[in-house]
Amino acid sequence: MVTIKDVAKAAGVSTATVSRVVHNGGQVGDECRARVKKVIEELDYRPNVNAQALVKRTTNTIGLVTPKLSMSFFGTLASGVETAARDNEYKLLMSNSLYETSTELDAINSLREHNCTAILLHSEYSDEQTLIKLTKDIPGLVIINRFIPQIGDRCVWLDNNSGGIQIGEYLIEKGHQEFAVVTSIYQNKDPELRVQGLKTALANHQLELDPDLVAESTANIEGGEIAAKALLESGKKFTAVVAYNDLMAIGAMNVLQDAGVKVPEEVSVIGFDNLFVTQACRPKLTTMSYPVEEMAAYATELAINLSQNKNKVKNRTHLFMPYLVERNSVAQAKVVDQTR
Amino acid sequence: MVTIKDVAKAAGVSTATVSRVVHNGGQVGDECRARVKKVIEELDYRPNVNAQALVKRTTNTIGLVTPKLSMSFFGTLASGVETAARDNEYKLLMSNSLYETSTELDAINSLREHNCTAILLHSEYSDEQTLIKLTKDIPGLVIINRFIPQIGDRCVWLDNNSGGIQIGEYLIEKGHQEFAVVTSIYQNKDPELRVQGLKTALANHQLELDPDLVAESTANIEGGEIAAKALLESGKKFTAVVAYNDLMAIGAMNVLQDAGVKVPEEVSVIGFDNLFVTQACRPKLTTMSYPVEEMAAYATELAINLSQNKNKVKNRTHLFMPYLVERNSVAQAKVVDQTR
DNA sequence: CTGAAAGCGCTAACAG
DNA sequence: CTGTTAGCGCTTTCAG
Repeated sequence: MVTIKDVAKAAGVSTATVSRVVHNGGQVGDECRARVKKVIEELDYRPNVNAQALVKRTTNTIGLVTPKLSMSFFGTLASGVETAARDNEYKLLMSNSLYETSTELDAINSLREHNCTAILLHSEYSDEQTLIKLTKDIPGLVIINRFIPQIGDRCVWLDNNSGGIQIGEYLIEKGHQEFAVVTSIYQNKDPELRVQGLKTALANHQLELDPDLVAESTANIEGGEIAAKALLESGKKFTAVVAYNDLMAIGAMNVLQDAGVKVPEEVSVIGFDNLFVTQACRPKLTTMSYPVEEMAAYATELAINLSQNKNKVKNRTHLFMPYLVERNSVAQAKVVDQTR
Repeated sequence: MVTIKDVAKAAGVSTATVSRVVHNGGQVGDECRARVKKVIEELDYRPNVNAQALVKRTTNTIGLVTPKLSMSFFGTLASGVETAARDNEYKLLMSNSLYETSTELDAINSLREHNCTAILLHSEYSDEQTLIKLTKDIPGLVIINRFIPQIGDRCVWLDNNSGGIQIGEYLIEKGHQEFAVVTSIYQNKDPELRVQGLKTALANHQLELDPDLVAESTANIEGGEIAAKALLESGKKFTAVVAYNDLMAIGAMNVLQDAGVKVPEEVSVIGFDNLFVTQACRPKLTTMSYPVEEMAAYATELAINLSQNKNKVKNRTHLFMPYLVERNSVAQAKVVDQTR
């Protein structure tokens, strides 16, 4: 391994000078700088990051703590972070938290041991107080996909309520009046926010959500199937089902189609997240897009700036909007008797 | 930040002693060790990893270089690596290579600057010579999902040929005799190996693959659609389509179903990889499972052992087998007139 | 069994 | 404009 000393010796200068030219910094004579640069090239010298970290007490490394990398959503998130990190000459250090508070905290500690000062955390289970305390301790910590008012300037999140409203408006515009909902319970607050948004949109059009047509289950394909079965068993009529997320929507479509109801001709289905699977199911799923990559990139730069103490604006929030992606699972509602 | 000195002072010992108890190493008096441990607890002392790396010239960090984390396959791979890494008290450092040789090499260099000595590389485009040279330079480098004979002991890979054979045998057993193939060109050697395996199986049963029923395109859903269209246009009859991977299989199913042919009743479709999407499409896809997580975990430990110079066995290869996962896209072939 | 001391590779005053 | 020097936090001989 070639060190700064080797370069210094070969170039006939001191290590300080080498350090200066490496960082394009300070005052170095042109002739001298050129010479050193040449030697660096020749020797293929690369500064030892650990040594730098030791003296600077920080690294060009961003840590990401996420429940499970193998889930499409988090993979995409991580990918966005990595890209933004690379653009800023940062590396990405990853930890799965497996949905556990303790693992989450361990991961963060471990990141800190690595002098990693910019950290992105997707936390669903840790309580707010824990997170608030954490942000106080770690200036470069950014919470992703969750909003905690007291530390609003450290949260990068999505307007789930708006997503719900957009879905409602869109479906109403398509002529739907009888809605069913397939939602989740055990998660964070996202499900209820989305349903709330939907209700708001309905209310704006003098429509209501029938409580019997709200089915809850787990936030995956099976959950969607279970919930949709409950919907069918209720015997009530509906022309559109709004799912908490894409996976539940797909489960719902399965059950509907297995029961012989045509999607979208008879019943429309709409998802949320715009995961890759929405392009693999039949029909392709109309959904609200969760701009994960964009949010990831934004959060990355925010965390980097915060960790370097150079973020300009203070006290501002970082809220992103979901947007509609039309595919084939929503159709115009059958015209119902409008003459009463 | 509490350092080893703080602990030493508080415990009334030297830093050397603290270091010894931290590593459970060497000879330290029981009483003394207990005292130091207590102080470590109280002060919540955590060794600075960068300082350790500096003196040890290595880190408990495994680097993973992968084309694109947002793709399901690589997310799962990364997740497997992270889990195995954590079990070994290693951290995971990630880089997307974006399918480019130069980015790939940059990533590896960057990893080395971080004193990261255990590295996992999924490389599709770099040529063999480059990789061979790399493995010579980096003892802890393991190539994943590719086999290069000269460095066979450094490759963790899948028997694609066997996968093809298994598919062939399975389909033949199901009564299929007329096969179509939807495969890819631009990738690595995997596609041709899988097709070769299929051909072998067919040959074992005095069957042949009609070259007109082999369609090539890109290895994604659209590619599968394009290729399947070509198949349909050939006008030739087939009862099973074997796809290079799950995505192409899904594309093929789309086209088939849009053309009014029932899957699997009229035509069976089989994929490869067992990605999550296989559970989201209709019908759910029968496929060969690529045991990525298992391979990732294995490769991780291999890389760690190699980097620590403590892998026991030499000159052995690390070959994994795919296995069949039955779902709903393959059916018994319609009985054809066997009486000639 | 424990401490002193050197040094890993680099940066950042401080001199000159 | 450039060199000297003192560490960053930790490990590891080498003495004792």
